[in-house]
Amino acid sequence: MAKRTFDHAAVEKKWQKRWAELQVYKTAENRVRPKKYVLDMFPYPSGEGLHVGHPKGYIATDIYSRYSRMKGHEVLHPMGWDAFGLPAENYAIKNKIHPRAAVDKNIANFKHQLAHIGFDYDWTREINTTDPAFYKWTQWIFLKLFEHGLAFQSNEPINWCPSCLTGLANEDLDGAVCERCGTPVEKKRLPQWVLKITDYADRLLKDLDTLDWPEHIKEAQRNWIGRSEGAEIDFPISFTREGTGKLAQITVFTTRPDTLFGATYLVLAPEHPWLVEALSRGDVFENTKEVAAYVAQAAAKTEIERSAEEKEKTGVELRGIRAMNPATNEAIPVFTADYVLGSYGTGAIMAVPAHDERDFLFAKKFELPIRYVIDPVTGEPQDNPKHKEKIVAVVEDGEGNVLTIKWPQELGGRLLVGGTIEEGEDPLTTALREIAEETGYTDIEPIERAEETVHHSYFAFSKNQATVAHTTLVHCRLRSDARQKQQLEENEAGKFEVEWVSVARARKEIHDDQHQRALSRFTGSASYSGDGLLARSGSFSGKKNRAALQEIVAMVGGRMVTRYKIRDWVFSRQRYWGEPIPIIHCATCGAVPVPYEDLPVTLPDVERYEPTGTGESPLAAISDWVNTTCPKCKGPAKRETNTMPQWAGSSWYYLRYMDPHNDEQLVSASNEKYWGPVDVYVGGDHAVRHLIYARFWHKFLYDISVVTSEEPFARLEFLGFILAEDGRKMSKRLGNVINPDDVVAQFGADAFRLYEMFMGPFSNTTAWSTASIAGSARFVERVWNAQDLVVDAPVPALLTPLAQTVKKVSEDIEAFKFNTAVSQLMIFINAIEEAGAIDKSSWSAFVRVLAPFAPHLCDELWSCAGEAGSVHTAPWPEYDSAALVESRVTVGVQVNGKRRGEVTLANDASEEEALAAVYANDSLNKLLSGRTLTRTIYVPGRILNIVAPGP
RNA sequence: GCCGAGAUGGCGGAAUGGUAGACGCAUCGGGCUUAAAACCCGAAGAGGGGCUAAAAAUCCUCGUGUGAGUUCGAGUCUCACUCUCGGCACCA
Repeated sequence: MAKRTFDHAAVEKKWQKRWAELQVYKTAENRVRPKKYVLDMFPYPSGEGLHVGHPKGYIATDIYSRYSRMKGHEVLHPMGWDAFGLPAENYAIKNKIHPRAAVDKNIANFKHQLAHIGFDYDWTREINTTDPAFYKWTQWIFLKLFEHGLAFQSNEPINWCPSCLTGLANEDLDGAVCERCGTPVEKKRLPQWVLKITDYADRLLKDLDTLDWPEHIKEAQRNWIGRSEGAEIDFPISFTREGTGKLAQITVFTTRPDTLFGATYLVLAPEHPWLVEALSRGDVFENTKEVAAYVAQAAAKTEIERSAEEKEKTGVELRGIRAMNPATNEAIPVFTADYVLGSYGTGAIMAVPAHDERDFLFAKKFELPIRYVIDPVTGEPQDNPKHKEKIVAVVEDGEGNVLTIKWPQELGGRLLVGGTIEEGEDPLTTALREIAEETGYTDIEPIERAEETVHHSYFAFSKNQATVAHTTLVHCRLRSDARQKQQLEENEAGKFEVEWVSVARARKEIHDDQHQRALSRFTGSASYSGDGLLARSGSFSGKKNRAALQEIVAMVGGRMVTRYKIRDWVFSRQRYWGEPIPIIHCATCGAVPVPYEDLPVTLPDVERYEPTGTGESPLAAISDWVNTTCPKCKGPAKRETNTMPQWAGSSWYYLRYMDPHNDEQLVSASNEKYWGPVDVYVGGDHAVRHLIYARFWHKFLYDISVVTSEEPFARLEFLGFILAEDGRKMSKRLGNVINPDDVVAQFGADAFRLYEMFMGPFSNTTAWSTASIAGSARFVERVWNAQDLVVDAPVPALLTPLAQTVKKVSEDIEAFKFNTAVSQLMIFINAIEEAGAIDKSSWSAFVRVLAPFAPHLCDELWSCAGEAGSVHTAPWPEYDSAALVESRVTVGVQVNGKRRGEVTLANDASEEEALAAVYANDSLNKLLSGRTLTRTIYVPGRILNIVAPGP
């Protein structure tokens, strides 16, 4: 039979034209059908154009939306452009054209590239964030935020990128460098517009639980919001030189108020307002100069410098003042140190070196007292335990080794020296005695005895006794290696070995957590951040630390508070290419919002749109735009010249697609009610920034009744990137970019689509493989040729495969498991070829389930089969669930859990029939002869396991 | 350091606790061809025994990052560990 070759270029052209003519993908508004809003994260139209990684998500939403349409949904599947922001502006500056022209050109290019792939977008709903008709509503939202007190002016220091010459939000940083250009950011005091996203922190966190999103994205958002519960506690301040009411106390934030009795000093961030105030008075401190110098030095450092100095703590004591620990009434010193951040909590901490690693390091360096107020509790809690007083001794040899005893595994493996304190014995004496008895060493010098006691619960199997050991940790040093010979010989003949091992090895090989604690207490980090029983804590001593936490706060008049890491959204950019912030500054009225009826405030043309670097936007130079009249008093006034960040438009664009041409409203109530929220949102990256900003704005719009759902994106599917064939990121610089235009020209749009979906799980990052795409092209050819096998008569062999295919493809599309859907379609074409024929109705069903993946091919096949209209508006096929299972099935046979053969049975065969078939099988029969069947496990259609001990 | 996700042939990957490696790529053998490409048919986890002129069928052992455990049966469940990727990180 002559093979026909699928002329993909001609077919693509034909159907793309026809779809447009017939308006196959026009979103209808009749609303009798259930809706499905399927959305891609809209692209930033860069000058580089699309590479093959970009369309992956678009193909997925295209398949999903085509499937939904065939399933009878009204589908909204739009596309648009996120075109404000630095990349477009920088591109324009570099190429010496206006950003507007650059954006228009890039959009045209993107659209042209997308058109080749055959997407079902309704282009009548296209949006563009730089279109004044669009950004009118971005400005409208800003005014609403302003009206509700959520947009305010601030003069706090912000992150400033000295290369991009603009202020940045916290979300725009990658660690402590500008996310765009990698330049370390500086702190700069600039008048800024800030959005109060922190007011929504709690809801942004809580409502994550309601979302059908990938766990890692929810987790990233939780990390970013960073909720922590703690307390604010006031520490009164006393002065040796001068004090005033304003400086009478310092409030700290701590998540561990339970350790208050162990707070031995306070630390203020160098930028703490109390400190600024005190310094301004000049004579509060005895060492004003020194303090001022430290503060100045900290202010000059970039974030990187401040944290890159790793671990090594710096700081200065504020001499001349003392704080009073409100729990102990002790006067304690106050420091300023840059390990405390001004922007978190209250900018001041109480330092508890015994129970906080950072405070410990600082206390060691400045020789401050360390007071242990929590006795660690370790081991498994026991019923009715017997109490014992014990010691655990860390013996060092001065060369980095510790003395250990290697017991048999069942007695705990490697341990330190330990033992029971005898009646009236001093723990140090016990330690020396036990060391001598167990290891033979006698010339041991005790160094330190830990102030705290470890309470360790365990079950002593040797004595069959539940036990709690109240253990004193002892630190000793080997003076000389003199040993009692006799003792040594006795023990080494016994059941354990005495060994000196390095601290690192001991840490690895000692598994008992009490002994671990002893080891780290004297050789590692001595601070203990775990839970236990309060000690040296007045009347709270002996209580569980967590249980007493609130009482301690109450006793000292503190407040339980919740704090968040997330910062308010710095919303001003000193750049040209963004939405003008619709505010007018009037000398008499202050910041006055532009009246709603005057929106949009359009971006004027400028001579130079390069950033000025002065902290002013290029707009400031256009005097006839800047100078205006105050809407309130009609006096002379100036426009705000900062623009909005790139993320403004994308924070609400998904709403505009629902009603893109509405001049009166951002979105009509009825359209929003019908289409919202987005059912499936697809994209990669942006785990925090875009998604948290959009959720914030959406919640605000919900609060002012513009939208009716609390969350914008009900379900999110994360897109895994496509790497270049060499496994690296695709980039122009590396010269490994693959252009979809070329792939489509060579293999066809349908093969391209199938390949991208078949590459692997949708959220996986996978390298492109030009060799592999040939497989998808072969599949397209085979489907094209299979139409020659269509016959009138039924083909029974295909009944089951067809039912399985319709079922699996439907379920897989809904679950975004496109790779296995494509695999099932391949299995079916294999079945057609094996059967050598396919009946008309099965063919029709197959063409329809393949249509979302290969829309051009399938519309051509559809019309070749004599069907009217487009396959994409045909109903999705049903399947016969009775046909899902083959009538005869192959069942694996296991003997004692190991696969030994298989038998073919009717799908509803009984266990007896199955066993009979096993005995009818020669080799299985032989294997089982002489054995007694003790048990059989039969899972019909799956497995028959025969438990039969050997002969 | 804390949190999250993951680890399966040469490669991408499949597998409601039930025949591991579906489907595809690459590979090898054969066909078609003057030849090559394309296309078609077939083989294939690793190792071994075995049969043989040489193979095949058949048989055994091992095999889903490592080690234990639960189970008639574990890629899948539990515990411990290693590594990879991602998020946060001096956040008190």
